[in-house]
Amino acid sequence: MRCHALSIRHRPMSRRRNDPGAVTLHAVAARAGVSAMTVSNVINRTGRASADTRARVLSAIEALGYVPNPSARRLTGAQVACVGLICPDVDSVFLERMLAGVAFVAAECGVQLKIEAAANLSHDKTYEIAQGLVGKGAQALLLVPPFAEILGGDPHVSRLEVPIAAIATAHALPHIATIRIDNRSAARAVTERVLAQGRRRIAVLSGPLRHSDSVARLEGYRDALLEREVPVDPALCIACDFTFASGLAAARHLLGLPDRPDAIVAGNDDMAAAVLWTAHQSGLALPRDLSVTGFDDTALATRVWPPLTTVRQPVRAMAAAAMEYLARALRDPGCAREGHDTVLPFEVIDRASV
Amino acid sequence: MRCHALSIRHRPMSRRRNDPGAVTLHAVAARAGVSAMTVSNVINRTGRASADTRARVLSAIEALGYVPNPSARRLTGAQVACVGLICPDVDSVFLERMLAGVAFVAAECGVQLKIEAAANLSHDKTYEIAQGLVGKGAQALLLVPPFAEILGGDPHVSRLEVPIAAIATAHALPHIATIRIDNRSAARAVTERVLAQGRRRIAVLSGPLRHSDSVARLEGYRDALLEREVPVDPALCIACDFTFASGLAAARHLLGLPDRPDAIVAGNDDMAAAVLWTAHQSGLALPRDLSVTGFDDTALATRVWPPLTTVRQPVRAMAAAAMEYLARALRDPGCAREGHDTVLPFEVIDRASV
DNA sequence: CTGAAAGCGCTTACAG
DNA sequence: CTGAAAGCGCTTACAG
Repeated sequence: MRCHALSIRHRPMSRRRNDPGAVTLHAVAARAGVSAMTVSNVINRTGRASADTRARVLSAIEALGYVPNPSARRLTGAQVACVGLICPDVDSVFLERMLAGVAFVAAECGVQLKIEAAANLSHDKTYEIAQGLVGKGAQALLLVPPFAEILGGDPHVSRLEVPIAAIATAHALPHIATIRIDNRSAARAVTERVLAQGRRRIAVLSGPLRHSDSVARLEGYRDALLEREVPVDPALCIACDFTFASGLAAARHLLGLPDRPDAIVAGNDDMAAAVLWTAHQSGLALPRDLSVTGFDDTALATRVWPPLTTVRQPVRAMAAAAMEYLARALRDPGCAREGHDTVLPFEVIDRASV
Repeated sequence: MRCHALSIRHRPMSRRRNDPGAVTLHAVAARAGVSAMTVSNVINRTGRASADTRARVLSAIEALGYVPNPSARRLTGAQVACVGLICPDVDSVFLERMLAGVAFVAAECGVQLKIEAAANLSHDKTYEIAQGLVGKGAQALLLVPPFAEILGGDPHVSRLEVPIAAIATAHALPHIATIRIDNRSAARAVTERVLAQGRRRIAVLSGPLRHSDSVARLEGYRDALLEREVPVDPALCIACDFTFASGLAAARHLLGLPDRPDAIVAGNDDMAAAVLWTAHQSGLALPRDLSVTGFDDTALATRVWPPLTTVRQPVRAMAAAAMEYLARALRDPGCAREGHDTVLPFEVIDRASV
């Protein structure tokens, strides 16, 4: 049974409707025999209507297939309209997945994203972009790596006067809500996998040490070794920069060592992939001669040989938590003032590279 | 000099403003000494105001940093509000990049995305999702592979009564606007690279042959060979399915052949990466003993060794063209009725794998 | 518990 | 060329 929401057509003809067939709040109200306001109350504030009214309204909504118009909701300020996203303009599989996750969540929440790509990663330029985003209507800001790191220490961010959330940071930050995994524990857990195979000469490829997540992962590696009373050999700890090329150079160096490592723990999948390539070129049999682990569980992990044991971050869940926080902070500015830090569980994905 | 848009504060106090500091059309009008309508006219329909008025309005906009409120615009139907996107729930680097591109473009145009992930790729399920999206307020639909293929032949799509655009299809489609590259020419161009190196036993790994883009790429490969009068050897044409695993199996087979190929043209980067792995395992020196090419220029292309010569599709530009078409079709339904097919230029990226 | 009314910020047919 | 006014579809202080 289709209902044509006739009532709405009796109102004075509009200039130009967006979607002439759309079911409105008024149609629902007419059908339920209540005022528009009551319908709105039923939808938005549970418990402000009698059970009977509530039921009638709900069934009218159902019958008509009513979906509230988000633009109208936003116009009244009842819904978050626009979240600004500063997005690094770099070639990273992990960040691309993160962007896709954020887009997905934003669509789900009905929030409009305003995205600004940044190639220059300086503090000043980043701050300027943030200001621009706010000036253009962003009511809140969502940061992905490395922007939380860049903006994190700066007390000025509170001058932006919008709530800010950051995904995948290394730790809590003063004026920014953080949603992350425990990088240190994750790195420790994945290093454990290698130790469990009996490996003892375990090298590590870290990201840039000015990134605190790189440092946290390095610490996790150390934790794992120390617990098993395996000494940490500085000659096996190489500072790279998260790129495939840097992993290639480090792997060549390590595998050329007279007493080469029997395992390499990489700070991300890109570098781990580079290690695998180098090992193949050296004619090593994997994982027999060398165990390799990654971090992030990007698409790369299953497109190398052998597939990578790695750590998966719950990207989508992080984006959802960030969006949720932002919505809350927008309703209740008090909640934005206190610190917020959410630590989500990671997952070690076991594959054949260990 | 900062202007506080005082005039706006004199109006009766609102219930709860979305952003109390926002500059409105009225503030601009007051400052320029004209009506709100005139400001709107200046912004939207060029040429409906005198040069003088125009200049005054523009300078007021500039001085106040006025940015129109998109929610209000959408509410009047003057701006596209919401585009539905059906997105395959698969692990594909290329599709992830495409999603990111679409998100980026949507943000730029200020359109709200409504995304639905689909794991089941049947026609009926896809149609159902499309219907659901429209029912939930999507005014137009954007299709990414393989949904255009799935929905393409179906005359029923016009019953959805919204304009539909599809990105990265193999060819034009009856009731759907298409934005794509010339897959056949692209495959031909990349095969040329291999021929130019003097290779003559050139194998090809195609995607599933029910996908018309796979077929188009296969034809391009043939075109290139035929032009150089190199016979097409059916034993060297392997039908795969775009996955790394399928590429692995095909490569093992081909490289185990008594008269193995001296080049392999793959239908996408994933399969090309699999070929590289297999070649390494077989102890071949690359590209000396074997040339390999990919398709799509995903992140994978630079995270393998040697880096892949491949074809880049202008993902972002395709998304932008699709969004533009959709906006136009929404304003002028007539334009949606006739066929639309936009072919954008591709680019062959030369790297070390050939 | 329920509703009439004002308002969010914009656009547009219609007059002047 | 310019403007007053109605309207888009919703929410919310305020009354009853």
